[in-house]
Amino acid sequence: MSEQKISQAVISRLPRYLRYLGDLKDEGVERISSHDLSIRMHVTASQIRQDFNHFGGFGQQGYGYNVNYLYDEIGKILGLDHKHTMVIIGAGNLGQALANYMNFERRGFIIKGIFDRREEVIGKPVRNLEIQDISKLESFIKDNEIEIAVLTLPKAGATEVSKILVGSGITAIWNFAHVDLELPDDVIVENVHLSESLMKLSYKLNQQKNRE
Amino acid sequence: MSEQKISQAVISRLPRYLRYLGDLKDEGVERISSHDLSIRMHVTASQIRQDFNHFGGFGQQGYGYNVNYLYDEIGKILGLDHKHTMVIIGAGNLGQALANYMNFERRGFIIKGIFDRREEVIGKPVRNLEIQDISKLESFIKDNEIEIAVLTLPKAGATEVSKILVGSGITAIWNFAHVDLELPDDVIVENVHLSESLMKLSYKLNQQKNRE
DNA sequence: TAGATTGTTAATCGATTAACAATC
DNA sequence: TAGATTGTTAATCGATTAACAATC
Repeated sequence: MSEQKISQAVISRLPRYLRYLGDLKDEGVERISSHDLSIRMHVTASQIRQDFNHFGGFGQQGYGYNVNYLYDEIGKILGLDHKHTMVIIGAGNLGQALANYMNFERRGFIIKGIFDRREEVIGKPVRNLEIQDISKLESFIKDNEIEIAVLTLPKAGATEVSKILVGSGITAIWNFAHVDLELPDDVIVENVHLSESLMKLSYKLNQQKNRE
Repeated sequence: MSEQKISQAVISRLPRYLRYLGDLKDEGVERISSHDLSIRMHVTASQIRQDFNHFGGFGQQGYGYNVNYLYDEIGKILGLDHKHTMVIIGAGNLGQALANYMNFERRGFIIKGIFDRREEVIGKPVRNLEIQDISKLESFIKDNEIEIAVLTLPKAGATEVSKILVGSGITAIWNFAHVDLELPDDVIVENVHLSESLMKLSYKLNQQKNRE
């Protein structure tokens, strides 16, 4: 379906399209033109059509796009038509917050285990799971065919654990630790650096102050 | 200092530069050339020099960049030389996780209050604070000169609260709710859409599967 | 002074926008 | 058929990379 390399910029926009299409579905809207969608989303209609055409035409001339169909197709592109297995590594506040976040489950991201190295939290219940000792991580990943590891632990720990993960054949890492992991090319990484996001906010704050 | 409009792409890279410079400081490195930094960071030396030159030259021909000086300057650009006051709105798992995250405090982002609408959590302690009733939010922001509101509550609540925030003269919103807030131009927003990040991960996962 | 490396201009590349023919 | 709107090509814009003169 997707032959040529699709740019990061396009991919980054897909989840947002999906969200707006979900809203349209909820409103009972059956069809939408790129023009009307562009007004809602504050982007150009041209960009919308270009983006969708990277994956083959989803629309119909003179009609526009069928909301349900387009929603499903974008979902498929994003791999949301499959279930994905995850483990959370680092059962601190953030790890537990993610474990308890229901919406991931609803999208097919199933949390199969939660791990920590700190003895005092091992055995503690989190949602329907029990925090496990990190020493069991490697075999757990293999036995349960875990695809995604979520790293919610401090910098140093993250680097260390990432080596174990690679050894146990993990496919992807969702990294919340404030470090760039050095991994083999076939391991997928997606970083969420919260402090970088906050610094961007701070930059804009500073800009505004200087303007005054 | 920064006259012309600086592109979003450049700004997004600044926190990462800061991080690497911090690491260099910790290693006791005094000076670094754009070339050596480019190798560490896996970017081009050209880009590094271009980026820094948006803010005026920080380097010296034949020498490179002084690590400490550059670190401080980028910190200033990002507004990290000032303290910033924050409130967290939504005392769920994520809100509490952020409240407990010490590193923000260390960077000068001070959490002054945490709010929720749910009666059963009001009064509960979080770190050194007590969860307050959201009805007190507006006066609290005004009385304590709060700059940043962190939104860690569900979609619907976020939209509603954002109106209160605008009314109370908030400067910036760090939005974790999965919705695009419609705000006046002078209110700064920085979004963290975790589910979009996870979908990007999922996309890459899907790509790899299709390749096999 | 010679060598190194920046600051900056010019060239290239890629992404966005505009335009319009194709077609429902 | 006429009108609407896509799919797609072409034009523009902006960001990245390369090159090199300036200078420490």
